[in-house]
This record gives sequence, C-alpha cells and structure tokens, in this order.
Amino acid sequence: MRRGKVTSIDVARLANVSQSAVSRTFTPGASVSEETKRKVLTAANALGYRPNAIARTLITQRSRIIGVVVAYLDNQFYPLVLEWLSRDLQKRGYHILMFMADTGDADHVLPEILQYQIDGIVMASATLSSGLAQECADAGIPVVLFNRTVPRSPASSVTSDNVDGGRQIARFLVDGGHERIGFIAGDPDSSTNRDREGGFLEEMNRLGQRCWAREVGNYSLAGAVDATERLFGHAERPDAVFVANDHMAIAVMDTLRYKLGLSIPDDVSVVGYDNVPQAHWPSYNLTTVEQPPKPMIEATVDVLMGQIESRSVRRDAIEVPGRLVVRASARIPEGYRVEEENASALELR
Amino acid sequence: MRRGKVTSIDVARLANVSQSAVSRTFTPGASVSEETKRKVLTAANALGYRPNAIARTLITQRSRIIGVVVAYLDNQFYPLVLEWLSRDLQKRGYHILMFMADTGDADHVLPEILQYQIDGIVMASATLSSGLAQECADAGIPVVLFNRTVPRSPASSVTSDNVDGGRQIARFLVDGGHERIGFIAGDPDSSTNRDREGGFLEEMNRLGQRCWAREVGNYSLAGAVDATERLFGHAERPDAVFVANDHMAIAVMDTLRYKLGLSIPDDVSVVGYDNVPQAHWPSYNLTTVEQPPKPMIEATVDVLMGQIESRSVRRDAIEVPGRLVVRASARIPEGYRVEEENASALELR
DNA sequence: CATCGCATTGCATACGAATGCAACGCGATA
DNA sequence: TATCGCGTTGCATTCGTATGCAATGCGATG
Repeated sequence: MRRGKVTSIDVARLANVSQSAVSRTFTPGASVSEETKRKVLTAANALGYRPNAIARTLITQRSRIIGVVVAYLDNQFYPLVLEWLSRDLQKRGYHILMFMADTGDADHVLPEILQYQIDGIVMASATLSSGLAQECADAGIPVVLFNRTVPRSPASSVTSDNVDGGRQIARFLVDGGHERIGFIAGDPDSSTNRDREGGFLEEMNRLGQRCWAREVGNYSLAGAVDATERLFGHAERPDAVFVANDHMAIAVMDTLRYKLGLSIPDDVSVVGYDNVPQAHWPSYNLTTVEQPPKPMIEATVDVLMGQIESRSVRRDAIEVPGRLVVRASARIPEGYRVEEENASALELR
Repeated sequence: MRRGKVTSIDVARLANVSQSAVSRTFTPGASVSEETKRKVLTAANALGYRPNAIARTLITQRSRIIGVVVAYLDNQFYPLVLEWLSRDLQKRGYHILMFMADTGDADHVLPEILQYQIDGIVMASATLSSGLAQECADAGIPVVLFNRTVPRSPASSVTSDNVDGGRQIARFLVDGGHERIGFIAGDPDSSTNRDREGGFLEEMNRLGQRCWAREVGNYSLAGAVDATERLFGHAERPDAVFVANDHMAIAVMDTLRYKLGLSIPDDVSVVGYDNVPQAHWPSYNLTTVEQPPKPMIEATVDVLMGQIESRSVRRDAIEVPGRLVVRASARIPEGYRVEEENASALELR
C-alpha cells in the first residue's frame, strides 16, 4: 500500500478487465463501453487508484507541466501574475513548475528545465538568450517572454504597449504644466524600460520639451532611493518624475516625502507604471499606466496552448493596450478623469 | 532531433558503450571508470543529451519535486517564502510544482498533486484536512504545514511562536500606557489567529486589562477596512489596536489616517504581525512581531529532506521564536529599543 | 442464413533510464 | 603459472501507462 502503489494493473485485476481497459477509462474519448467503465471506476475507487502522471508523460510525450522562470517576487506585479497564471493553467489541467533565476539572465536554469519534459516555458522578470530560445524552439518547446521582448529571439512574447504608455505619461505631465520633468529608469537593458523611456522621450520631444534629468534605479527599491537623492540633490529640482515602474515609484514617493520633506503633488508630481495593488493604497494614490494582468495572462495561456496543441512553435508577439490611471500623486491637467476607485479604496481583489 | 529526442541509447551508440554506462555516468557514485565517463560525456555533449527526469522518476520512485499549495499571494509574506523556498530547494536539486487552492481548504487539489508522484508537500496559506494528511502519510509523502498547525493532524508543521508573539504585543501596548486596546482578528479559524489572540488575551489578563473591543478582518484588506470602521465607529474609540497580521495592519493604518482622519501613533497606536517588507516602508513604519522567514524556510526544508531521505513520515513540529520589532506606529514605552533600520530604510533585500 | 460493419476488448510493445546479476579483465599474490 | 579479488561492463528487466493491431461479438442487412 505504501507509496501510493496502486497501479492500473491492480485495478484491472479487481475489475476483471485488461489493463488497457483501465487506461481507456481514464483517457477521454477512448473506446470503452459504459459497462466496462463502470466496473473500472468502481474498482479504482475501492483501491484509491490515481493515474500516474509521470508514467503517462513518458508514453504520451506531454507532461502538462509549464516551466515558469522568475528572477524575483518582491515586485508585487509578479506574484499576482504567478497566481492568476497558475489558476488559469490549472483549469486546463496544466501545472507550473517554478524556477528561480539568480539575475535577470535565466540561461543557467534551462538545462534543469529541459530535464522535466515540460510542454512550455514562461519567462517573467527574467530573460533568455536568443541562442537558448532557439534551442527550445528546435526541441519543439514554446517559450513566452512575459512582459519582455528580445529583438531577434525566436521566442513569443506578451507585453503591454509600453511605448504608448510612455507617450501617454509625457502628454499627461506636459499637459499638467510641468517644466522640469525627470525620469528614473529601471534596468536600462530591459525592453520595458527601453520602450517606456523611448515613447516618453519621443512624445516629450514632439511637445517641445526635453527630459530635464535622468537617473537609473534598476528596478530595485534601494536603487530608486539613491536615484531620487541624486535627482533631487541640486538647488534646482524637477517638478515631476516619471518612474519606470510602480515598485520603484513607491520608494521614490517615500524618499521624497520622508527624507527630502517634499509634498506630493504640490512640490513634485510622481507617475509610475504597472498599476500594482499598492498604487491605489491611500498612502500613495499613485498615478500610473496599467498593465492589465488578466488580458496579458490570457494571451500567454492562449499562445502556449495554441502552440502546444498544434505542435508547432511559432513566434507570436502579442501586445495589449495600457491605460493611464489618474490618481492624486501628480497634478491633474484639465480634461483628465480621475480614477474612481471602488467603494473602499482598498478593495483590491 | 525534435522534442529533445536524444536518449541515453543514442549517446551509448556514439560513445561505443552500453546504455548502462551512460546511465552510470550521470548517476553520482555509480561504478564507471574515468575513461568511460570521459567518452560518454564527450558524446553526450556532442548530441546535447540531457537525462530525462521523468523516466528517471518512474524507475527510482523519486521525482525530486515538492508540491507547494498556496491559497493567495497578495499577502507579501507568501511570495517571499515562495521565492526563498524555491531557491533553497533548487540548490538541493528539488523543484516546486505549484498548486493554487481556491479557499483556505486545499483538499480538492490533493488528487491532482498525488498524480505527479511528488516527494513532499508544503502547505502555505492553505490547510489540509487531517483525513487527507493521513492519506499522504500512508502514501509515504511528508507534508509540512507552513505557518499553520492543525490539532490532530499527522502532518508536520513549521511555525513561529505565535502565542509568545501575542504576549509580547500585549505587554508592549500595556507598557505604553494604553487603556483601550482593541484587536482586529484574521481568519478566526486559523491557528495563527487563535495563537496570536490567545497569547495576547492571556497576557492582557495577567496584566489586569481586558481586550477593549474586537472585530474580525479575515486576513483580507477589505475585511480590515470594514473592521476598522466598526471598531472606531463609536464616540469612545480604542487608543491602540493589535492587528493580526501586517497585511491587514497596513489597510488599517490607511483607513485610520485617510478615512477617519486620525494620527498614528498620537491618536491611536497600531501593531501588526509578520514583519513584511512594507512594514518598514517609511509611510507605515509599523511596529510588529517578526516571523523570521529564513529560519522557517530552513526548518521546512530540513524536515522535508529528513523525512524523504529516511523514507519515514513523522510528525515534526518546529517552532521558531518571534521578535518584537519596534518602530513608530505605536507609542514607545520606556526601555524598548527602536529598530535601527539599514542606512536606507528601503534596503529591503 | 451468410455477410458485413462497427464497437469493444485484449495482447504486446514502447516510452527512457536505473539496477541486480553475471561475466569479464587485470594486477597481485602464493 | 594458477588463483583470487576487485573494479568495470553489459545484459536483461523494471517502473506504470498508452496505443496500434488483431480478434471478438453483436446486430443489421441482403
């Protein structure tokens, strides 16, 4: 009895049928009579039989496991993505095998991943080199870069329109009458930062302004604090900052208020990116661009399932629109509608 | 070449050895000469061979996979646990298969879990009935309840000393001269809430006070907001609140400040539990009891590895001490040392 | 009544790696 | 030179399930 040692053969024996019959009973669409199925289910139930997913994987060449690579989980955006992605996949009979990458680069975990015969890979807050992405493609394993793109990579990607988001923010801040608009960058090598900054600068330029100052925060809290101190360490300081994501923006706000004694938005406007749950906590009330998690996750699952079912690895690139969410952390220009939060501003789910 | 179709047989053929030799090369401690090993590794490298973990699992009866069941990830405590647990396990060659439970009760995901022949289970922010825990024990699968206990369950558990934490908070608040101390409970059925509340009430009693008022917040943000409004909705209001975890305490603070216009800690002291990263964000500066994640995770991994290696499922119950972390959200009595945060209060990692 | 077709069933094999067992080779020893 | 022992090696089997193929039985049709 130990180690869940009930096999299809045990069930077959008890039900007086062949092992094939047992297998067919648990294979949707297989050819079994109602009568046989009933006998098998009764026996299976009596013995507490559960099909062995590992053995099934070996023969069908499908594990129904998706490898998810993450580099960090302290930016709240990612835990939420993980939760919903997992629920979505679970509904379809798939499960997540987690891999933590040390830095943003996940190449070193790939060999481990490949050992598990997973059906697909999702990279979130981590990137894969084109070389390894190609290797996955050759092996017939679909890869989705979540919230990232890599130029000539064969991997698929799901992102929000970061360039447009950057533009919206530039317009919003200029419309608000700001004249010294600064930028705190995330990881300068990341596609999210490049796109957000690119759109932002482009639109600033179109509107006849230049980015007044720029510091790098590397998407970390400590980096954001330092960047803020550098940015505001001079006699003349910015009257607005665009911070490349909410995670940093919150640290920026705290630093501005509690270390530099500035008032938001009276002394300085702050805008972030992502719309993480904390962004509408009353302490922050952060104006930001939403990256809609649900649509992004749905797209990710669709891409994966599509490629898995058709057994063809393609390069799908899905981009969902982002939406400016206006709250109170930045001066509000004429014509912008302030986000109406739920009855309680803290109803997060 | 597709589907990573390189098997140990292919390698054996190329290296002019038997399949056994290939297997032994990749099995630490097996009997192979240096010479053979070299040939095999060369061939394996040339073909890009990776042992198939699924096939290995089938024969060795060990998957090196730990099933982790979580009910939600919005309380920051859990993503961090997940991250570190995953890193710890990865170092030892184990990986996490994630399961999301719908409510706190995880019984319905167990059948799915069992199909994957996992070597152990960790339940975090989710509970298993004693019946199913017993089933796992019978199947030889160790189960660790993380941050939870269940009375007569055969499952192991790792917790911090919640009773003592509750006592420390009572003492701290009474020492602070508070006279109307309220409590906002989490999930009343959870062991964490019971223990924290139990220790708290016991010590209050010992010090000659009673809990002035109590509301239930169910460990959710919305619940905490409502509980706060009920608790402070009368003419006479508490001069201190103990909130059963930080996640809720933050919502409580925001509600007190921005909805009720109260000042912390001048009008009311707030104390939480867990010491999540947000607790030392300058906006909150929350006094709380730390549940030390690293020791708790180490204990969890030790328990799992111990039981897996000895092939014996026991009921280990590990309890690590908690520590009161004094910050600025509650009036500070004589004799308590305020926590010195790192250079930057935002250096979280 | 003979024939055909379809649905159901069992047999045998395959998936990829680990391992008990026996055989082998080599050097050391008597 | 014959024997012993140890370190290597290959053979054959095993893990638990899925599935192609052939065999069976049944009712329907002519």
